Amino acid sequence: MDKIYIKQLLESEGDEVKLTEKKAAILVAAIEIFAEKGYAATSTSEIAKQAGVAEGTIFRHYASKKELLLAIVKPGIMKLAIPYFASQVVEDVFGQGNNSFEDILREFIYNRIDFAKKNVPMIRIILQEIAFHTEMQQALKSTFLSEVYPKVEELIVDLQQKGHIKSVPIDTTIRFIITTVLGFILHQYIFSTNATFNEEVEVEHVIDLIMDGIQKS
Amino acid sequence: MDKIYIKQLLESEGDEVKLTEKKAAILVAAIEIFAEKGYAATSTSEIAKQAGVAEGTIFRHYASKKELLLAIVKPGIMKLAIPYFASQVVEDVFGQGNNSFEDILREFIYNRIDFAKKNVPMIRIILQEIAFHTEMQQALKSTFLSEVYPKVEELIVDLQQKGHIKSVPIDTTIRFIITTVLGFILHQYIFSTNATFNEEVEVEHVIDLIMDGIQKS
Amino acid sequence: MDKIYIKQLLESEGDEVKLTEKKAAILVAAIEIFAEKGYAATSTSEIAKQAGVAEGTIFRHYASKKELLLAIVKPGIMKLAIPYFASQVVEDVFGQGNNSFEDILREFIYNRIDFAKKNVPMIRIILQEIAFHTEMQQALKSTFLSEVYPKVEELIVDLQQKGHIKSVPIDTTIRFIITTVLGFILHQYIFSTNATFNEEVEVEHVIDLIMDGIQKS
Amino acid sequence: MDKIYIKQLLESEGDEVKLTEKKAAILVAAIEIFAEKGYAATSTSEIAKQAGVAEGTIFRHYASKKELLLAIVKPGIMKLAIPYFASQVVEDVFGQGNNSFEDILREFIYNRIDFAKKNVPMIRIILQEIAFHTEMQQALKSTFLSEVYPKVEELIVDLQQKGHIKSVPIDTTIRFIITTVLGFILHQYIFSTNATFNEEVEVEHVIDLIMDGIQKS
DNA sequence: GATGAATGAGCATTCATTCAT
DNA sequence: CATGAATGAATGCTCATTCAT
Repeated sequence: MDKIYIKQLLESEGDEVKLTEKKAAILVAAIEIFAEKGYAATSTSEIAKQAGVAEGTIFRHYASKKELLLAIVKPGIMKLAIPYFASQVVEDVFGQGNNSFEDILREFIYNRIDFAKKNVPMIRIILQEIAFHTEMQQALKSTFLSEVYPKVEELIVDLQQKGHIKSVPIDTTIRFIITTVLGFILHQYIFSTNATFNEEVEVEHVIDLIMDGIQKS
Repeated sequence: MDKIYIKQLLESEGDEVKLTEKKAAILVAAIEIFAEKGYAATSTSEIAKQAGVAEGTIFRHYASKKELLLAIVKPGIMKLAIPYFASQVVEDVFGQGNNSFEDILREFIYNRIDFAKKNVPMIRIILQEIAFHTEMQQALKSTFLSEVYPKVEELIVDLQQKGHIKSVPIDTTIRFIITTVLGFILHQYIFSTNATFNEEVEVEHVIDLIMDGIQKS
Repeated sequence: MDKIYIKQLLESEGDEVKLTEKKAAILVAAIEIFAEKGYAATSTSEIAKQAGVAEGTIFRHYASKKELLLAIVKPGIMKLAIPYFASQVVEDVFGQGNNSFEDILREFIYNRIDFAKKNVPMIRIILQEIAFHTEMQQALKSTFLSEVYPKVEELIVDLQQKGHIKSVPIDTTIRFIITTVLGFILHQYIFSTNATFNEEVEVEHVIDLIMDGIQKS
Repeated sequence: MDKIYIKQLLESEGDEVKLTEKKAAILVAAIEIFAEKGYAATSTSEIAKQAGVAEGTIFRHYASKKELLLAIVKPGIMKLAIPYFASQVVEDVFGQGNNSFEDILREFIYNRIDFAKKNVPMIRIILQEIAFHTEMQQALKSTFLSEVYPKVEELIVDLQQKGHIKSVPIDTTIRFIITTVLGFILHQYIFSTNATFNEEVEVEHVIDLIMDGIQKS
């Protein structure tokens, strides 16, 4: 099961990938252990053992332990920062009132829930390691600033001009939406273990809280 | 400056502390380096050098590297989870309408901002390490559940019964408030470096978004 | 250019050689890198890369890294120990007074200078590795003792009997001549890099010092 | 026995040394194995085992394997390049004819023989490693050029002006003397293993060859 | 209490060599 | 013939921890 998503990750690198069996095994093992113990506390021998390969094999495929981390994390950062639909759907909805913004928000939330469910360990790794690796920070920042922010900004400015939402500064609005959605998803899908909850109902609550928060009263 | 807060931290351990000079130096050094490089990537020799003590001295005061981490982080977790006012102020406000809830919220936010400003490195350490250390998770969870949650729950139930705020599930409401405040604080005080911003205005925006989000329309 | 001398080397192995292109490339690369970094500090992967072949290919042609060294060094040792002319010219000169010994010496020196100029890296390898490899030491020793020493001994004994040179022990005389010539050549052609010097004049000085040293006064 | 000379070496560092027992053991072991197998082919674990210490202990005393090599070799280079008497005796002999030059030469040879006998392994290491380590080359070069060359040059110029020795270029004369002495010593004391020979007689032959080589006929 | 030398297990990485293709 | 993925032992070095002083 994991292998499927691994392959997806790699496919996104060049859109057509032949994953060596061993390379995939290393990647799968590394993702699992990095997520569980953290990058610095994981030894390459542990990864090798779990992947069922010799330790030297890791370094045939990845020049260093750090490069292995980046191979996992870089495509993940892009997929994390760029909601799949962001580049496609948003344009369609312009000019259709705040009702359709709620629909965008709903689609966004479900899209991110879907992504989170499929990439729990990788998201954990990103959250845990991004503080220590400048490359990761820059990748996230630049991806977000070039791919995501401009479109969301455009949308929000449009909604504000039409008087549908409050004239709170754009960054504040965006941060409000993102932290609310992120808080929900991280809490519900990444960190919690138990959680028998009604997903649909909870999502509607989140949407409601956000929409009422930003709407003009 | 750092030293002052270090001493505060330790004082909170037993409310009367004699900090050996060396012990304090170790603590200060450890906090700084743990925050910067992460627990696993920090060596005790590095801490010793920065603290200006011999490596053996660390182990005279703390049985292991991990215990040093916990000595830093445990009092921090309590101070993080229990807003200073939680145990004191909340009671006063009961029965006074949603207007005063806004005041509680405001006080809560400023209190946490103040705490964040004074404890940036320690908060960083907690955020980065809590994923890997069960003790920390349990400490946070039990502190929150015993000290914070019941009081906040009581307050929110009260507000809901009076019809001031939506009948969204309590946990959802709490998570909404916390993630919004936390998102603001982490973004503004813990992670960002630049940030010339008008604190007062931004706080009012956050309050506004939250209040409108949870209020009955 | 290097390749030419490589081929010469190999030809001397069996006097008729078909050098595979790849085999020659490996040899050329190995000579260069061994000379520069030393045998032990050179990796087969480095040789393979520089030779433009796969790492496995090296081991198809040479059973081990050490055998590759010996393949380079053994023919070199013979060519180093046996001055080309030694087997041919010496006889011609017997019985003709010390004047002609000076000519033999001159020819010997120019012959070795020529050899040195063409085989700088290989000579370096021999000098650096002979201390560690018994096979090399024995090859040098037995080649010298069987091919060179007897003829030189014969010549010197003859000169001594004729009263042309001092009755210093033969080994001492030989060592004196060899170290003086070797010292000149190593210093001038193998180790030094700059060296704008008048070769002809310097050679005559060396000859002069040797001749006066050994001649009866 | 070895330990004595080790201590001498270190004493020369600061003229008063407290050699830790372990540090000396590491040094002794490293000298022996480096001399036997070469620096690159010697592992730190081997040194540790032979020295009877833990491998980590090596790195407590020497930051790296290379620094251990240099700790051995640097004082050795100075002692090798600067004959003890060079700085003291030479002046005394000026102006006393070529007879006394023979005495200087004799003293020089015995002094170097003495040094060679006591430092066989270290001299081996220097000879074997100097080709690969720029630091060593520079140390030898600068020591020789600043401490030895000027004095010898002065002496030879003086002898030439008095008409005692040939007007061969100074560098050629120096190289001739050094290679002859070095060839003798390396052959007799550093490389050969057997060698029952009459030292005194052999030395006089060497002196004779050199003196006759350089003297005006 | 404080030191810092000593430890030895463990680390990331390299290496010569093998072998299926 | 040639390849290059795979190996696993070995390497130089670091680490948390101990302990005699």
